[in-house]
Amino acid sequence: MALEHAILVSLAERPGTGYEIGQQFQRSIGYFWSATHQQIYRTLKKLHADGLVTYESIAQDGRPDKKVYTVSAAGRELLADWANSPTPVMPLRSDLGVKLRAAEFGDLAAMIGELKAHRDALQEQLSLYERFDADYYPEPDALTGRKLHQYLVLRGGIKAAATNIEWIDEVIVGLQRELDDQSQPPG
Amino acid sequence: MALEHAILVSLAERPGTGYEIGQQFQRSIGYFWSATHQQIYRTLKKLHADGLVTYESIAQDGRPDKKVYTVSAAGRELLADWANSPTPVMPLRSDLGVKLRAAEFGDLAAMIGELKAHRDALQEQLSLYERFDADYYPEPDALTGRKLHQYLVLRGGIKAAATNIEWIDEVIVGLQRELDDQSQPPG
DNA sequence: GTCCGCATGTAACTTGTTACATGATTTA
DNA sequence: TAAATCATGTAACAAGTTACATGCGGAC
Repeated sequence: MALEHAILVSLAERPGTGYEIGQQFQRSIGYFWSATHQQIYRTLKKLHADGLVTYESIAQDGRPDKKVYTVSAAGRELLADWANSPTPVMPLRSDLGVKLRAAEFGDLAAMIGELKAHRDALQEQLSLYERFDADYYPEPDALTGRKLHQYLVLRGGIKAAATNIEWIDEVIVGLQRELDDQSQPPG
Repeated sequence: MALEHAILVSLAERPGTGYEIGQQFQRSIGYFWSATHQQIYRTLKKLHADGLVTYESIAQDGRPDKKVYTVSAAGRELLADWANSPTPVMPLRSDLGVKLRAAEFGDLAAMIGELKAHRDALQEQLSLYERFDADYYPEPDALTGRKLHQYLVLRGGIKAAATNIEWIDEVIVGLQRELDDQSQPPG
């Protein structure tokens, strides 16, 4: 359900094309939700069929028309209702968690390499988020409204990435010890 | 892809029925992956069609037959290959993150209530995990193999839940301040 | 006598992924 | 001249959700 809502949020903040929404999913909203352009176009079509958005086709020279979408009154109402109604707690999902349980059937050294690659990718993400944090939100206590909410979402992204890195480091230490014990069993 | 692998991991650790796998998804593996029984039965059927598992039908009195599944040699090979090959880094997903961005279109007080409900649910989950941690893994440094991996997965669940709670608390503080400012604007 | 646990399944639907397709403009 | 950006889409498939269906045994 959340993709529909994520798109409505994005359009309610400012009208735009499917393409532009796709860009946003790479950044701000993307800290917490992602979608491919196919999903976005498909969902926009459905939102339009349901009367939750309207669009205006804009001709461009040398490019296909673009459709600038705007949230309708019904769309805003749905968004408000959703914001005020409870959402179920989402279960965790982690490929690495499953994979770790499969480690005994594979190769420990390979698993450690994989973990390091993930840690590096997460570290890069974290650095990016921290740069946003420093650049755009130097005085968090003064924030209100949309800016505050965006900041808090960013904080969530930072915390999630940092914790994930910590966990991966813990796993690497554990598996490394196991690997060392295997090559030099305690006598 | 990971559901297939999660089921293979579970069956490789010990053979069992679809029902039993469903139970496991409520606990250990469930810290990091979840599935409904329909998904499990469907996937088992597919794994069987692909020759990755075999099963033995066992008649029971007063109950439908149960099928005890076992991983085949091909299944073990696939599992090992998967364990040794890279997985892409998963993007985050959080309904609450999206919802927070919708807060400006709804009611702040309702949002805070919702956050508190999530915090309570997460706190309960965390307590459960911490009890498992204390009960089953009193001496983590002595663990090896499967037990170690299970412990590390549990640690991930604990860290993720704890961080999430921290984040929610931070969001509640922020939104509460905003709400207070609204009722008593600074003069 | 009603709910819970065991045990499996079909069907319909929604969501998410991957591949393919078009086509001009700008940048390297 | 090759790639990236803007801009939209179809089609096929895989994964996840929700509803419905069956039926016994034991606990409350």
